[in-house]
Amino acid sequence: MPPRKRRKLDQKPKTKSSSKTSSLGNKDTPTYSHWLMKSEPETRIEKGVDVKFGITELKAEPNQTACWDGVRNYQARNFMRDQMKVGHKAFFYHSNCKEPGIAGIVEIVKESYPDHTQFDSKDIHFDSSSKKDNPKWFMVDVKFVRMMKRFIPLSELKALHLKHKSRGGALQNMFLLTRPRLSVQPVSKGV
DNA sequence: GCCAACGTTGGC
DNA sequence: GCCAACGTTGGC
Repeated sequence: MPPRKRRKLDQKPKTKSSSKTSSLGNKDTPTYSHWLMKSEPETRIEKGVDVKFGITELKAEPNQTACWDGVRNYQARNFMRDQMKVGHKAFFYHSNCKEPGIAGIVEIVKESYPDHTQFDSKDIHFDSSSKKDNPKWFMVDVKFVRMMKRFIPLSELKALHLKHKSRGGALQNMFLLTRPRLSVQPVSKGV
C-alpha cells in the first residue's frame, strides 16, 4: 500500500459550543454568507437505500424545501451549525455523477437543528455515538430558488481555478477545488 | 469500476 | 499524541 499523505485537520471538533452565534472560538475564521452544498443527482445504492437527491428532487419536495440531513464531517457541520443563517444563499452542486457542477441556487430557510437521522438505527446515517441530550450532527433546511441560467460544469470551474491561481481571481482559493471532499463549504470573492 | 486523496479510528 | 490502517468521497 502506498504511503499516505498526512495533513492536520483544519478544524478539530469544537468543545461543545452551545451558543450558535458567530463566536467560533477562532477570531481569524472569516464569516461567510454564501455557500456551496453537494448532493448526488444520480442513483447510488448505499446500504440498500438510493441516496439520489438532485436539484430536481429538491424542487419536487413540498414547498420545494428539504432538510439537509446526513452531513457527517466536522468541518462541514461546523459551517452549517455555526455560520449558516436564514436568508443565506447556496449553490446546489451535483457530485458523483456524469456531469458534476453547479446546477442551481437554494436558500437557507431554517437554521441548524439536530439531524434526526443520527438517532435512527435504521437510517444509513445512524451514529450510535451521538446522544440525544448532546447531538453530534446538525442540519439546516434549504429551499429551491432557481436553476442556474446555465449549468456550470466542474471542468469550467477547474479551468478558471487554474487561471486564477496564476493570475489572480475570485476562484483561486475556491474550496471546491482546494478541499475537494468538503460537502458543505463557503464561497466568496476570495481575492 | 478504479483509485487518489483524504478524514477518522484506535492501538500503542 | 502519534500514526498506520481503514473507510469514504467523488472525479474520471
